[in-house]
Amino acid sequence: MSETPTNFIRQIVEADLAAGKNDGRVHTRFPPEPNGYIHIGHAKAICINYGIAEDTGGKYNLRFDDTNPAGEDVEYVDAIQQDIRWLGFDWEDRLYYASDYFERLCQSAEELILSGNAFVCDLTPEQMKEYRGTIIEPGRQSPWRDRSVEKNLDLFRRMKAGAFDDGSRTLRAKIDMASPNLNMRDPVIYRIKREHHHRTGDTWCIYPMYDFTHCLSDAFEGITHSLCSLEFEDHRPLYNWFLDNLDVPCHPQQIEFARLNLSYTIMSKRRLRRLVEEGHVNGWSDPRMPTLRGLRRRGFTPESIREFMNRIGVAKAASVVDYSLLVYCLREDLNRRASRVMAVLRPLKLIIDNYPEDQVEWLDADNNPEDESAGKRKLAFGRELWIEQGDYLEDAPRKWFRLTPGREVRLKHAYYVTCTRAVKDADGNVVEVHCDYDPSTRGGWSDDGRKVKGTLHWASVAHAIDAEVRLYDYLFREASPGERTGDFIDDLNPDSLEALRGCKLEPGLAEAQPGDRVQFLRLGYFCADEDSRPDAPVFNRTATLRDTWAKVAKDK
RNA sequence: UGGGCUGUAGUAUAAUGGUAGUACAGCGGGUUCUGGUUCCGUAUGUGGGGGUUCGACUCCUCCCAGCCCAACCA
Repeated sequence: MSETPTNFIRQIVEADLAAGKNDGRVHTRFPPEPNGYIHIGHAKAICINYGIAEDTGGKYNLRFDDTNPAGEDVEYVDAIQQDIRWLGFDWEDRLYYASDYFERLCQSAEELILSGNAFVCDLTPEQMKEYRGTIIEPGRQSPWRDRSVEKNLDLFRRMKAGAFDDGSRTLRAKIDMASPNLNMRDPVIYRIKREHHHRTGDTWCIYPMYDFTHCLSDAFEGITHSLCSLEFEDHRPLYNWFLDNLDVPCHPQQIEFARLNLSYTIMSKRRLRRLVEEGHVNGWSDPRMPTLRGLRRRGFTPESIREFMNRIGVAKAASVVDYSLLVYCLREDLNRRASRVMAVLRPLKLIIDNYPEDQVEWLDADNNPEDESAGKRKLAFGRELWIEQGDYLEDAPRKWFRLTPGREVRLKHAYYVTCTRAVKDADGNVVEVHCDYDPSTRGGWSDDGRKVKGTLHWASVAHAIDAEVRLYDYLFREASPGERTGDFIDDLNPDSLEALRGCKLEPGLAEAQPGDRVQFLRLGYFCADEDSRPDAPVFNRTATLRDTWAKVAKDK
């Protein structure tokens, strides 16, 4: 992986370090809410927060921001940890939950009441909305804003004790109802909500709000730099207000960056949920999903994702990154690491007429031309082979390198063969191709300097195993899903998944374990799926190889 | 309409008053037992107008465009 380039946040952190701020400490955190699976957008936040700490000798925490039990679940708590570990980060023993701070947060709330900076408000949600004002008009003060400290304290304690109905009262900060920043218009600190919490059970009937919880949690943990996405910029004054008005161990600095957008991809939890619930994909780990689980199952490596994050940089301008860069990072990684194997996805029988009927030869094949240490393997070769349907064409264009009557090509690792004729069925479909081979080209090489432009992959009919191969393409056919009609569902790519059965694989692939990644020669990078079994292998196409021929053919 | 933020090749970013650079994508070519990899070459950019300065992507000013904010969500 390349070294992480600098960016404006790193420069701030480095300047703080140079100035001796925070006693020379760097301590960051990633604060997911456990109400869904994390996706590649979260991966950016993780890489930024954790990467900076790693590179400056600092520490990083994982903290679940579990202040709203509705929708939260231990299932997500576990899944998120798995996914972050898979990405390659280790928060050691620094796993925290905002819910662990509930008691402490309550004390901070009382501190705010005591200093006259918070009050219990009896406004209903509808009234509160009315009082809040709008973007262009100031809000009005709550009629309950001037209750005495004693009354507020009493009311708040009774809120906590369960004396009031859900939603009937809130604890609010006393700031400024006329502020142009809506977040500062006496924001709610605590709400009454009788909801079972995945960690605290039914202990609490009041839960703290994000703005109050987050800054304090950061302070409790000694966070130095609290890095979050742009939409929290407007919250920063409030973040600072709480820390300035409370007795806290430290005052972390919040810095915001632009979140990741990827072309041909949606990133919002709400929209991803809809894909799952409406059955457009097969769950959160569908290989077409941008979730970390989806990308993992698709065959992406954590290294390629981290490299991608290094390359896209960090800035404050809202941006959309080309999906092709992600694929580039994947290919760069797998080109180096993946073993080459041969698989025929759409088989067409090739018969070598001048090859001895029952002869089998075992030929040498190198596993990875990019990596000598990957070694070699033996491949069975015979008279009848499977080749790719797309590698034969009767009326070939001028630059066609593959099989067509009269043309000589190389069978990878094997022999030169010259196409003699094709057999068609009643409908005119090619069902069988015949050829002659040149025995002197064993191994796929000729001493006479003869040139063949095309090299085909193949599988021995007598030895190949059958497999299912799932070809994945963009989930959306538009770079910005939903831009045309307003509904991203309209831009779903109907061909995002094509499942091929009866694909012919070289026999060694029967032993592939789920998660194993290989390159199917000339076709792309593939990954054994979790559905794969030794007697019924299943492979997912992670990405195709770059294909300049496909581009030429398409341009014509 | 109020506030906050952001505008550098197609895309993402660097240059922090001193030669506008890098990567992906594109295009052209060499090498190659993968039309892969690799190598070489190439086009394209500071949102606009004023100003300060010997010199402006950078500082000032006006304009334009885009994003975010009116949950008892995070």
